[in-house]
Amino acid sequence: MANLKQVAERAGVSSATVSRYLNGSLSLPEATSASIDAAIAALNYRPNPFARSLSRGRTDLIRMVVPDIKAPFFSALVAAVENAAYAREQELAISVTLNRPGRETRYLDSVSDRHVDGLIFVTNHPQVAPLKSRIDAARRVVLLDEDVPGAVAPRLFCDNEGGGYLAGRYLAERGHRCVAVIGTGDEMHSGAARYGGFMRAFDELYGTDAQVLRKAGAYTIEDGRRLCAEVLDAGPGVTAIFAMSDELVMGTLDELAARGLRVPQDMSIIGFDDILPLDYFATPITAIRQPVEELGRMAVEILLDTDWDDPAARSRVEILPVRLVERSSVASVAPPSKATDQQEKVR
Amino acid sequence: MANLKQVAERAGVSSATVSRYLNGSLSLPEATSASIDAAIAALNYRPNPFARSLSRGRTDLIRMVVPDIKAPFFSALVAAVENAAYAREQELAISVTLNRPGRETRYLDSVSDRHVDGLIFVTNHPQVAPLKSRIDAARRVVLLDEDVPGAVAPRLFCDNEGGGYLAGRYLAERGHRCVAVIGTGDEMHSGAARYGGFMRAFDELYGTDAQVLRKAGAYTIEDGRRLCAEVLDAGPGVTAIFAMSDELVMGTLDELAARGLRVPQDMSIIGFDDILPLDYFATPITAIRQPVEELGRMAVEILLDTDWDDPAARSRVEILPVRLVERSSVASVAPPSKATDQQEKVR
DNA sequence: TCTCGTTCGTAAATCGGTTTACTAAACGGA
DNA sequence: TCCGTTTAGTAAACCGATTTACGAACGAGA
Repeated sequence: MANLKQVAERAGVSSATVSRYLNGSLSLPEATSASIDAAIAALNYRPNPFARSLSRGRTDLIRMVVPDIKAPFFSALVAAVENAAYAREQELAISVTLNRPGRETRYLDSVSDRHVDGLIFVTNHPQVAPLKSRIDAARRVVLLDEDVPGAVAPRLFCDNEGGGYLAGRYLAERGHRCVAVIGTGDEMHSGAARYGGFMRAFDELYGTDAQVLRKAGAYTIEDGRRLCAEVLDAGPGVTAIFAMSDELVMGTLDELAARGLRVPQDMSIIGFDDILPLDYFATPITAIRQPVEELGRMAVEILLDTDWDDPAARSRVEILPVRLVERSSVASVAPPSKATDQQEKVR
Repeated sequence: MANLKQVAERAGVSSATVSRYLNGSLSLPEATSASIDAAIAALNYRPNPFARSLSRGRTDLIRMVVPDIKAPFFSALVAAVENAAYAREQELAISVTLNRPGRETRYLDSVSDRHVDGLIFVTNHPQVAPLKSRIDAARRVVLLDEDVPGAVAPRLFCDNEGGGYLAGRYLAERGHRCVAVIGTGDEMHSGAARYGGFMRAFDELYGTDAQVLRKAGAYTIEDGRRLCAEVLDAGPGVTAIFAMSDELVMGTLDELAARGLRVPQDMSIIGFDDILPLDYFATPITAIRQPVEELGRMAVEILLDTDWDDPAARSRVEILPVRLVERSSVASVAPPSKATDQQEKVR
């Protein structure tokens, strides 16, 4: 493989000339540039990216850190980021943490290393102390999808609160008054916001005249089963479940099926994420759709275009809208005798 | 950020000493090594990976090229490769081609660039001429999941032929004699092998006394719909469809649903890949399961452990077994009047 | 003819490591 | 005491670019 010097020799100029010509910091007469081009073509020259990174101090490599890549939401997010990174001519390194704290900090340090120009950081477990300070130290970190409280970094989320609200409103409007919410607890930004939005909707429609059972766990299929079981075991009143992720929806479906309960006749379900082909499920599942493509694109934009010396820019928070995709997993329940109460309240 | 020289100064030795100590090519007395360790800790030194790559001529970076990352099979494959790469302390760059030939060659060239140490190359479209020569030129390329005919590179596939055979056998044993196979045509290694295996099973059981309709397209949902429609439009006899990928299964389900046909009462289905949660589908889908985890692990192993100067090693072909996961999308059909024929044949 | 300003281009330092070849000092044995 | 062998370490070249600061040649205007 040819290097700059060989190209320069063949073209009869110095390597500095070739370098500057290639980088546009020098304009050359036709004859010279032609001979350089010819030499490059003849030797099939391509610059060594490591030498280039070394001298420029930039790598054109960004890293995306995700808890898992098989999970549909994350794989969609990775795809979106890859796409955006490609468009910006950035190399993308993917790193999976499986939520092991050691891996997260290790990857955060790779920014301080100058190993990568920046990080798109996605986590989905409650934060422990060291993370915040590592993020602060790394600079050039964009927090995507989930928050790390206290860290100084731009953030990009979907409208979790609004999504929760849409879900709550949708259930409440269809007469569900005794419902369950399964997802993460308040230790997670997303869980807190989705629950908060959900409750806002219920409060609006029913005030205190409703029952919302909340069960908290992780965004996994297993916890979907477990939390759904807890809900069912808690008593017979619940008519609908808001499951905060695709995985939780799957787990919930498992548990319902195991007990012979039908969706939506025996139990209504509304989900969140909507990456899986919920259309194809036994009962197509109504869910809040995350704007994955936009999240990915915007994360890359923020990473590359933020002025990292500007404190305001570094604490920017961006919220992207979600929408409800209606399918057929939510039934309307006959309004209970107290329905008039509700109407009075609305007035 | 500190560099080697600063560490060396603080430790009172030369930078060569520190470098060699760190790389184990020099053993030092306790006192010296302690002072180096102290300097490293004090300055929070971490080697610059680009300088290191530049001088060593290795990058410890491998690239995985996939057509798409959202598709369930590929995202599972990427996850498996990431996992294996992490275990081998290799950085992983993910590149998505969307089957654009320009991107594929570009990434292949990144091996010749010394940009990455090697490539795990996954494609899923019929090959055009330039690819083979680029692969040959790149060396250090592992072909995963799909073949590029003629290229000199180690290959790693699942047992497509065996999987096709399992599917064919399963349908045939349940009395299906008039079936359809939808997938890629013979221009793709996987499509040819799966179809071949399928036909082998049918030939074994039925000889010429069966009808297999083959429709070819890409591994996409849309083509699943289209090919299924073609099958249905071709006439009423078909009782089962072998769909060669998760996407084709989805498309098939779409088309069947659109026509009000039930699975498996009106049409049996058997799939391939089995990455999607087929358990959760309206009718849980029986499918051939690909050994994704093993494929990923082994691809990394081959990439890193192959002796690239050994022609035999470079033309190695590895086939991993598949298995059939039985669910409930295949019905048994009442043996037609000619069932005796079959028995005669078997004898 | 003598500046002055372009145009065209180069030498050399630098980025931060690795590695080869070599040496100074200490040590051990005769 | 002298020589050979370890031990402990270093100087310097090198990987392949970028970039700063500078200079030669040339044409134009006075």
